[in-house]
Amino acid sequence: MAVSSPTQKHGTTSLSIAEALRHAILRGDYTPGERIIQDQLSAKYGGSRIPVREALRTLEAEGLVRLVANTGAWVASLTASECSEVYQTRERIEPLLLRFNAPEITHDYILELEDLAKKMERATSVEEFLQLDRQFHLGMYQRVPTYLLGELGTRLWNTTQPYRRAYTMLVDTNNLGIVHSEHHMLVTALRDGDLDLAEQVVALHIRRTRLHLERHPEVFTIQSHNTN
Amino acid sequence: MAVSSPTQKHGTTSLSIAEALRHAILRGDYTPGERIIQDQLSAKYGGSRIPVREALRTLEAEGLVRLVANTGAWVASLTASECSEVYQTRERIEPLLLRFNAPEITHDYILELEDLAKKMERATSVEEFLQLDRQFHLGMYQRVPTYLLGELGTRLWNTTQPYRRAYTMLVDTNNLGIVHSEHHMLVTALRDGDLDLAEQVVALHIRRTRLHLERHPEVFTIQSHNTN
DNA sequence: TTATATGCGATTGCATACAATGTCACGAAA
DNA sequence: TTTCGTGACATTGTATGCAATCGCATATAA
Repeated sequence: MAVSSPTQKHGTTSLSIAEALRHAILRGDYTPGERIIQDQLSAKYGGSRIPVREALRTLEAEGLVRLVANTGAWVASLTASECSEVYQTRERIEPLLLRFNAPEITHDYILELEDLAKKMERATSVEEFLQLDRQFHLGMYQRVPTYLLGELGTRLWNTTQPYRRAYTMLVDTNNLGIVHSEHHMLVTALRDGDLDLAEQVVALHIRRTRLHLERHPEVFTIQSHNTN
Repeated sequence: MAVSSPTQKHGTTSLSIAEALRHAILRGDYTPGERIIQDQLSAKYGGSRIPVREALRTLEAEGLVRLVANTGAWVASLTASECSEVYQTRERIEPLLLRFNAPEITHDYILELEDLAKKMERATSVEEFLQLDRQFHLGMYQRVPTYLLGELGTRLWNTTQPYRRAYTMLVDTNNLGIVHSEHHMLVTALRDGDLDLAEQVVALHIRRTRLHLERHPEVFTIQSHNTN
């Protein structure tokens, strides 16, 4: 409902709803497993239920929402082993993504990466750390337009976002020494033009995080009551 | 439109449209780049345009359809370099997928694989070969349920289907000697329980096909007139 | 108490109708 | 002839309304 603002153009409603809901989920406004009611989204983001439904389909495809026919929609939630699978997929995909982008990771951009790595060390809040971490990694993967790899990388990153947040809160921003070391190792490898090493560092970075996560199953119980 | 058959149940229209259209595209009923009109799908598969639109969203997410707001939908088409990217992604993903499924690739199933490999050698038509090839590879990846890897593998396989078809017709079913050798090598590695070797054979199999495809850019010009 | 039916409210699925946008043919001007 | 408007038509986008389905509370029986 909510008489859509008159400047709203035809063909953008479902897109803007998808964008808003995606952002809200990644921001943590919804908890994994939370039920989504179409009418409520209509009311909150504007438009009728038709564009809401299309937005939900889009987000389902991105792995952020789960749809069940005749029943409803839920914010996606991962079990520990599902999350592990996503991380193992990242271990294989992100090195390739790095290789695709390597030609455009210029000296100037490496300086930006170094800057981000330093800012992360000084980050005072979990949210700030998460945002910088995302910018550091995903930014590196978007130097060059790709057909599906970039999108895939973003998807893998997005679906694990709630657990990365929970995990980061768990270990506390002070105990992220290894993470920072790995970031700097990656920057160094890139500066040296050693792509093979850079690929390995990325893979190890992901692998180590996965192994840590696997030791903290409590991260995956934060979900709301009715996960179904 | 098309007074839906009374046995049709609520909540299945968009699903069945998606299924039918996906099948039609993979079957080659549509050529890459062909325009899709919502009304025509309504008429052909039943239902109004609403479930058709939802089906199109689903197929877009699977990479089989391209949607442009306010403009329309087209059957996805790949450029040579986009196809190469998909194959490079497969090189990284399918070995992992094989590893996930390994525990359920039993001796009995290995016999099935061997049987499929032999049938492929005797295949008399391109369509028969394609179907067996798909069964051989994708079947192997669906022994175990996964969260996203299986779906991803299927997607990568589906989006390249038209070009695999064109390429197979190009080289002719007689000159597929190397392909058959690689299939048998894979079966042997699996029988020996040598997973590392099996992973390598899969990767090489995909890599070699990619290099062949890259030498035949004419395969990517089969698309319909208005690719835009 | 526990298990099983039953009905109502909440919610989703879809057809219809209309609004907005894009496309293309046609014609006028350069 | 070519270029640039201009209009009508084809097609897509979304709101509304109703039908189908589900889930839960209540009632009933064991």
